[in-house]
Amino acid sequence: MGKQMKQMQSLCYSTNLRRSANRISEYYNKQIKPAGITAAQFSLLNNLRRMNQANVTDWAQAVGLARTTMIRNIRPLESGGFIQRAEGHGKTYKLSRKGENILKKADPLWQKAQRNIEEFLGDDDAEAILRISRKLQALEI
Amino acid sequence: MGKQMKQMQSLCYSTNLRRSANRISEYYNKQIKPAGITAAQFSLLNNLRRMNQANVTDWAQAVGLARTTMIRNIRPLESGGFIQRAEGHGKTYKLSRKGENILKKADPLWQKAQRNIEEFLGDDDAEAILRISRKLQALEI
DNA sequence: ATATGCACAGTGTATATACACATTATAGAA
DNA sequence: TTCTATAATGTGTATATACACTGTGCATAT
Repeated sequence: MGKQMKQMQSLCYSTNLRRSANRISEYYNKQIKPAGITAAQFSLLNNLRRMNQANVTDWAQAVGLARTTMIRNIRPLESGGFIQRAEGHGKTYKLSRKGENILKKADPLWQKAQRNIEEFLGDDDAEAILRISRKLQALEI
Repeated sequence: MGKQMKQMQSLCYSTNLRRSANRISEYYNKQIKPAGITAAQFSLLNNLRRMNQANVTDWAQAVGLARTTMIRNIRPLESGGFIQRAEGHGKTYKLSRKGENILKKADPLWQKAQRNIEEFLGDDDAEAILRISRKLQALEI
């Protein structure tokens, strides 16, 4: 999706953030697609890499998703062979070799997308995204 | 979802916008729920109201969604009785009486959510959301 | 030893989103 | 009037997201 503005401007912060997320997800997805994963999956795998290994609850916690959402997100990652069960107490996951390789392949594509967006939005608005996101994660619901 | 920050901070603009959209959607959904619709549906119905009537293609265009997404979004709106087919050439929709009433009921709840978010984020960041969204809708994909 | 509670995992259901592909309607040309 | 090109609509499939509910296993209190 995404081109000609016959679009109505909304004042709703929720609507505008959803639209923004849709557009930018589309963009990152197209950039990262050659590596063989989606932008969201890239993010999940990156988090798992930083944690070395994790159970569903902690992983969901770390990426800011509902645990039950994480369970669904794990399925294509596992069936795609990007993650595997880790030995130890409880049910924990870790990156597979394939997962590590695909991260390596996706990383420069992500970097490029980041730079492009920074240039497109300008430093102030790019920073604003991170700041607003940080605030909203602390919003009491 | 949404509370305790055991969350990893990401630098990815896509990830951060998705997270932001998730959190704020949750918030608006909870606020608007007593009216009987979701925040996204409130936005769609509001757009349809402003257009008086529209076919799927134009409606999708106006709200910045893929046409095929709009088709799926229309289903619960139609089965819920919030919209109905409008007479005329082509397949067009308009608000039903029930749809108008539910908009009236949801509007003050939405207003309140808006004010709360404005206060929570501050004017600068609230404005930044609208500005960034406007920019991103024009992003060439 | 059993009961009870808590932490963790999973399913059913529903909305939201888009792409690739298929179908239908409609207007204009021959 | 029939053919055809274009616009409009719809489906299959897949990911992404969350809530309400269910199961399960372990630790502790009685």
